[in-house]
Amino acid sequence: MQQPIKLPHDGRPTVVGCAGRGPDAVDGTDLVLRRFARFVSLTASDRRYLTRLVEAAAVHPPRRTVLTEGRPCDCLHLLAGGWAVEYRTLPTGGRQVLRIRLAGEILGAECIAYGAALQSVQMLTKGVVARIPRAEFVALHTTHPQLVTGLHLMGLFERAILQEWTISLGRRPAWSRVAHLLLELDERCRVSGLARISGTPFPLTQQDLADCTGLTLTYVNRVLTDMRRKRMIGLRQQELVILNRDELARASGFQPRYLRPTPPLGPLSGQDAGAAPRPVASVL
Amino acid sequence: MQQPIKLPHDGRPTVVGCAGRGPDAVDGTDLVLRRFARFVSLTASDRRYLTRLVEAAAVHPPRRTVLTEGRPCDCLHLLAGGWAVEYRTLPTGGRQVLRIRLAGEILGAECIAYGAALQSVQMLTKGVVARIPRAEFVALHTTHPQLVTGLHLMGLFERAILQEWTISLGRRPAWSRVAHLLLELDERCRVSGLARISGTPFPLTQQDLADCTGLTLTYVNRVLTDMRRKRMIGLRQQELVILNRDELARASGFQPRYLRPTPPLGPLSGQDAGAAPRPVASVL
DNA sequence: CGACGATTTGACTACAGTCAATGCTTGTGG
DNA sequence: CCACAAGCATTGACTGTAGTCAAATCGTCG
Repeated sequence: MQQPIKLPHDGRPTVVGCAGRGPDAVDGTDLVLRRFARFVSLTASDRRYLTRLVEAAAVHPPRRTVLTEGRPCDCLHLLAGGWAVEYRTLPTGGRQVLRIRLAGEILGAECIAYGAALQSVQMLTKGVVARIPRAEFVALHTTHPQLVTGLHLMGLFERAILQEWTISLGRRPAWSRVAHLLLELDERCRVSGLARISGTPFPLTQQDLADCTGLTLTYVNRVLTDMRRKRMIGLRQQELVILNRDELARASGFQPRYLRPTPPLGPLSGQDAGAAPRPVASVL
Repeated sequence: MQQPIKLPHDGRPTVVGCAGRGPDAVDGTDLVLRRFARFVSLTASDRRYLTRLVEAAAVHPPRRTVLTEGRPCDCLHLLAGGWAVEYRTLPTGGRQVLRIRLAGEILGAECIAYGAALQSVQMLTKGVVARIPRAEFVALHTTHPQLVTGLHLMGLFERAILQEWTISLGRRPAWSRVAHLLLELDERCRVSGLARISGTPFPLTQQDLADCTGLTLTYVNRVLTDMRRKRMIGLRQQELVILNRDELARASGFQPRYLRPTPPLGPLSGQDAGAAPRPVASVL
């Protein structure tokens, strides 16, 4: 029931070029632009840059490993389409997923500060990944300062999500952890425009969920079964439906505040410094 | 055995002015400059700015709450001296510490993206906190771009630490969690120049440790007792000594890589963009 | 000295893990 | 078109790590 397309779990990108434009593929460029626009207002030049970037991106099949922990890496990676997970493998064999990545997000951002990936990145679905070499990133500071500011703010946003996971793992019981994660993913998909009327796409297996929540596959299954029996969620095939949002939120302490950076995030860099009254970020 | 100075747990800063210069206080300015210099090379102007900032900082007593989760906040806070914790309180009464803050680090960085604090910040020791209003932060993009880049890279660094905590909470057993945390704090203190010959300052109570590791006070005590009996650590009063680093690291999977961003972090902003061969960051 | 906070210890409990077997989908190849 | 293989999901029985509750002790400060 997991991956519709079965392909070898690793190797080089299969296609390079104008990517992610299959019949049912969401337009990667659009998702990327929208995400940046949530944090900063983009100039026409910024949009052009991002568009070209995505056009040169590579397509990866499901379960493909995009980055490997510890391996030197001098690039930023931009996920232009599809879902991915960032995770760390432990010597004991366990695996801790650190975040779920949606289209428009940066993969392995820490490469800029460490020159290497601190964790691995794996595609959950077929997806599109663009690369920004470090030198190009450095150049962006002068050529597209707004994009750099956007990356900075996106970093703060993602840290808030990671932080919420930390709280879950540290102080919430199993049922709440799962509920919290489901609500978070649902909310993020809605905000990103990935949700459909029928529900939210959900390409994670129960093992993936276990690796996110620090639980075991067995126990995640018991929790999900319980949630279904209580008519809290519908989760079948690759789609999630939240049936009783209020009760799930109450029981898990979910407060979507951290998923909503204050909308009017004005330009933070360049000439707007100082007195400007923080214009609302245009949503394209 | 906790705090040498007993003071009310909240209220306004007691002193404002040239702060943190008590007989046994480490020079706050120096710590701040050294931390930034780990990530970017500072200009004389950058150093002057930071120096002035710290001179105008406020002194807080131990256990003072500096920031409160959910409360609107339009400032960056720079911890110029002392120790602090960032944490979240749960409806169930529990508390999850998200990070330990050492001198030179930013408190509540997410305020820039959210306009409010997502978690509380409390002093562990007496300490010095400077404030950078949002407008001033925006201005920094033009006046001191290197400092902004420094903040960006420090953000990536801190995310790596948070990530490591997440891994601990999700997939490491109690003993390893505690060991990993102790090694991390020891390492960070060494790198920051806070460690003494006799050992590392350690102002956390066992309850604090429990709130960091997602354990209970009782269990943390059992783990610490066990570590002492096995001659792995010495932990008394306010000082930690690692007696068997290798064994602790092996058992907890501690790899200090994430605490060591690649040293030659050249200027990332401004005119250096592109081909420059990444000069080594001068350590002042 | 007395009080408060921090630490230590013990007895008992329970949430989640482990191990193992079975059932269900889905896609592929005969 | 059907059967089989592979991966994923489900269920049960038992275990163990860490939590809970409670009391005693220690240390420091006032």
